[in-house]
Amino acid sequence: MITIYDIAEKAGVSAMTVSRVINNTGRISEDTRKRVRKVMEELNYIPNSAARSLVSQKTNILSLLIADITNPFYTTLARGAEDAAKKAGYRLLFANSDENYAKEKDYVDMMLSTRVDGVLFAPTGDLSVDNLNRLLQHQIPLVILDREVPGIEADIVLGDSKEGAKTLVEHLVSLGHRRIAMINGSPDVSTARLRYTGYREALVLSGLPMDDELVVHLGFRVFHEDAALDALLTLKDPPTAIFAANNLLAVGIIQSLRERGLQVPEDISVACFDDIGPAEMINPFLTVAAQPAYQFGLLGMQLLIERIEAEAAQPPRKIMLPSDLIIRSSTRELQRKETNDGAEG
Amino acid sequence: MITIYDIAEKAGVSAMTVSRVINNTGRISEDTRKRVRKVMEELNYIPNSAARSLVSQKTNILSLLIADITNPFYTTLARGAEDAAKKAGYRLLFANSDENYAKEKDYVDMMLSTRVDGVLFAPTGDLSVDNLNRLLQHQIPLVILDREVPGIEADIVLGDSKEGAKTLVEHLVSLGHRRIAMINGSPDVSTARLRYTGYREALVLSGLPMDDELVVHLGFRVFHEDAALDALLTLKDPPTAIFAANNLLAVGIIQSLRERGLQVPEDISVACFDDIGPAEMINPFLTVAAQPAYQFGLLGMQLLIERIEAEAAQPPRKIMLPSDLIIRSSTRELQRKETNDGAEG
DNA sequence: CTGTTAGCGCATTCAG
DNA sequence: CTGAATGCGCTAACAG
Repeated sequence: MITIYDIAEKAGVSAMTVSRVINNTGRISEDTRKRVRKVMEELNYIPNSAARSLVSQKTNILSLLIADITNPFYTTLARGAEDAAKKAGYRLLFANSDENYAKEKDYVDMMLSTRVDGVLFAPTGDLSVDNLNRLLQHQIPLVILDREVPGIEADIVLGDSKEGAKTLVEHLVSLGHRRIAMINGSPDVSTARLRYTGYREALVLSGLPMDDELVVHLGFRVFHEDAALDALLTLKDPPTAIFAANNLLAVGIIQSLRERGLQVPEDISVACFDDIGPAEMINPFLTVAAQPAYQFGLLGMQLLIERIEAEAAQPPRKIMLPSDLIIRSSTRELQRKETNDGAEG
Repeated sequence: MITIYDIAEKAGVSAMTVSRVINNTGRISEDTRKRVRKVMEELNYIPNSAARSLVSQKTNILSLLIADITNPFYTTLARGAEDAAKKAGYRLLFANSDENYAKEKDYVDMMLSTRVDGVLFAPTGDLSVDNLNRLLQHQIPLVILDREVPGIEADIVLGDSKEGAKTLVEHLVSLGHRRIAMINGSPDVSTARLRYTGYREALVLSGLPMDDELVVHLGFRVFHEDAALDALLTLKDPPTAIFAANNLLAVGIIQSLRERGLQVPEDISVACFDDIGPAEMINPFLTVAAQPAYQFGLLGMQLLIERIEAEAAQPPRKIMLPSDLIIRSSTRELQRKETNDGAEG
């Protein structure tokens, strides 16, 4: 491996001079600077960042932990974070927890031993509190994304889950739906709780009754809980619309409905949070509350860098991003059924 | 920052003993081992990997460079790579070149200065040769993914682009299409060239003429070249089917067709390489040659790790993965047109 | 079983 | 404008 000493020797200067040329510090005569530069090129010198960070106590690496790399919401967010990091001259260490607490913990250990300068963290859920505290304990600058974690005080960028859910459910109500089911993520995730609250509020404001039978709590990953869906569909008074707490859930639900011979939206409407990626552009289908994923990453990274480079301590900041109701064809006006033996009175 | 010296002092041993406990090397009495472990926990010790790699000359970091983080092909590939890396105890540094040669170069510099133990590299195209040579020059173990780069000898995992394209075009021919256009990626990408070759072979084998007017070369990113599409559609004898060289191109093309009032597949059939992600599961639509993206990442990472850990030098290995023809509804049998003033005679 | 010495590659400090 | 000495945190090699 080529070191600054190799350069120094060949250029007839001291290692320190080479270091100064590399970092553009101190005053170096134009002549020696040129000479050193030339030797560096000849020898194909690459600075060793381990050695560098050992003395500088900085790595110039930031880490982004996302919860699901197969979810377009997070990959788009990742692009935003990457762009902001690159612009500020930081390297980005990606990590993917796969909505899995143990994996998340492993990655936190890695960030700690890598001594990253800061972390952009999309938590798995409330359980992430230990992992986050670990980071905080070691004074790693931290910005949280997407999901709030009770007990953690840090900068955060999140979507307005409650409002988004409310808008989506109100849309379903406006289409005439009265029996609206919600298939939610795990209750230990803040967005799941808030989306549930929004759902309830919309029902209350619309004068509709809450029926616990219509609410199912699962995870945020692709839906495989066919039993839950069966339970909903075999209710005495089954739902005519389903609100899914995120995009991947909606995809799984629609598939399962199809397998049961139910068409969306003819037989049942489906709406969800978050867009589903490029494919949506082919056959615009899913009615969604779309979140500005790229902005999540971009703004989060900006907050993080500001915090790292800030002189004085600042109180935690919170950015709340609105979501956009995009009405497509997975929801439609409820058709009055002619069967239903006149119970309607 | 807590160091092994802090631990050593508090536990009443030497730093070396602490190091031995951490790495499970040498023989340590069960008693002192326990004592050291306890102090480590109390002090919340985290090893400094910069210091560690400075002496060991290993970072335990592998890097994965993908060409487009918004393309489901690459994100699925990333999961495969991540799983294999984690299993072998390596950390993974993701990077995303965005199909951009300059960004790719920046990331290569970063990998070099980070002294990563190996690189999984999905090249931008033939231009990547300089970046790859840079890595090779510094003796970084390397596995290439998806796209071959002339002049580079290294392990590689790729799809069978020629066969995949051939199968796709033969499918179109079997549906009665005779005027089949190809919208291709840039000709300086090996997969684009091979898919073109497959396209030609299928036409020749089917006894159809090659018509250069039907072939357009663009980039692999989302399609914005409406002029190219217009040129195709205004030909005297326009295509009845389009073969797109990848998924994102197909999405853009279908959108553009829609804007022009053309329906897929009613007015024109479209088929492409690579699946389009979870959304496809909702409304199975695109007929594709699907590649086993997860396997690309998994096998590539396995090759890389084998090469890193191998004692002796091995000749470059090449894994070619077949693609799967999945017929969905974006292609359909050609309907005989009743117009066309009898020129067919 | 445990400790001492030395050095990985670099930048900070202090002298010139 | 340039150089020498020193230490960042850790482990390999050698002593004991």
